[in-house]
Amino acid sequence: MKIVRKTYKDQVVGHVYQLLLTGELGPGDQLKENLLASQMGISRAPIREAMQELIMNGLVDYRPQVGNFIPILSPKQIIDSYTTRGVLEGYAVMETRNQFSSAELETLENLTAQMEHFAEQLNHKMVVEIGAEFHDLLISKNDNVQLLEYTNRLSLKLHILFCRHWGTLYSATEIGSRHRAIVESLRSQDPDRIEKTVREHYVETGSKIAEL
Amino acid sequence: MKIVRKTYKDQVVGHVYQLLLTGELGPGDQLKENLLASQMGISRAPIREAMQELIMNGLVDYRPQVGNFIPILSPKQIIDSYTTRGVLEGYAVMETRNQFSSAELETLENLTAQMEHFAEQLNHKMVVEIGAEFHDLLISKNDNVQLLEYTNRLSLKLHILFCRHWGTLYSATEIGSRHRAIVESLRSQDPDRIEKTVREHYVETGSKIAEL
DNA sequence: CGGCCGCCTAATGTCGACAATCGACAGGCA
DNA sequence: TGCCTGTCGATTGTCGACATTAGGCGGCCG
Repeated sequence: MKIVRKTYKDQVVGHVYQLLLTGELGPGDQLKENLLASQMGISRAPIREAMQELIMNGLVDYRPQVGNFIPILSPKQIIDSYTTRGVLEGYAVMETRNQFSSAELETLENLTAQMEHFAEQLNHKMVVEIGAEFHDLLISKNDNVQLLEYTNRLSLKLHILFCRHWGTLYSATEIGSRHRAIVESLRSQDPDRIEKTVREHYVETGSKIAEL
Repeated sequence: MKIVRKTYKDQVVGHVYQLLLTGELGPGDQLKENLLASQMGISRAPIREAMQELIMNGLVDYRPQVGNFIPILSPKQIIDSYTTRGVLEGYAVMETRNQFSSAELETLENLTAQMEHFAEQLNHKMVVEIGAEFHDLLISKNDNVQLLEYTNRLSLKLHILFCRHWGTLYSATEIGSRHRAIVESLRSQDPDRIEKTVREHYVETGSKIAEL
């Protein structure tokens, strides 16, 4: 087991992230340092340092001398974030297109089937979980640390957006065809097609969320 | 005139950035909070918050309970950073390819000529400055806030890398042809060619710096 | 003589208090 | 009545001190 150092700051980041996922904190809400500090039983210093990280990840909106707020994202900002993720992941997958074994391609198809399965049961939590696994495997071949850094950070932001609307986005068959399209593009080994498919995958979701 | 609030944290970020640019701080050096605080005549709190921002921008390497250090980037990490910038900017330019007026294309060629000019005079500071102007104009048409956010952050990191080696990278004619290739691809209006050209532009520079 | 163990120092991590600033509200003036 | 202005409360920005920990140094033991 990997030992990870958990400084208060990291715990605060995790705590706020959970608040965002569960919906206890919604767009427009203010994060008051005193309140968070007393709730967690610590002082404001680690809170403020955690804020810096959340701000840089786009999870919190900072207004000098006023406070930290949960961002109210405009439709365009939502699409922008998804598009950027698509650009990054599309390149990452395209670059490593010939490193996927047929077993791994089958795993991807397996995960797709599982997503369809859970979607039919309206088990959205599992759909999201398997979906994350799918995309993790997709980019697992790439070792561009800078690109992965940005991709992972965007994941957090998009994950929150997605969870705010899960269940209302895609039907089971749509989920299936959307992900199968990616696997098929991978099988084709056509770099341009792969990159375009992954991009479109994200832009489409971004647009859907944006128009809600 | 735009009034900008300058909190201590922001000033610290700027200060450290300057130290990095001037080379007063080099790879491997430790940033001691006490030292910085006393040098700037402030307490450690704003210093630590500034560190968070620098860490997230990849300008500082954080080791828990040990300290903050200027990163020693491996050749691969350097290439990764440049590649990522190329992917982002390549997409940004490609997407806005039909929004450039012929006057603006001429401006780009003008800037290219100026770069050649200053490069011949070994005026590297101006080459970098005009180069920044060139790329600013290139991505100025794009309004994807998320993509611009990441692009700008990477700029800081790459700028430092570039300034550590200026003068040893390209000859005047190379600078000219490298940038002219971008303008020509823009003129062609071929999306794939534009994106590929900009990508290659960055990957090439990354590789050059990496092998020094 | 070499390796292991415990102390010590110097750095980071955290705290509670004070200062500065913004936004809201109430009061006064035209 | 409507707008401007001064005050007030709440929240962020900053500070100096204390707690904690990593890594180096010296001594002890085999």
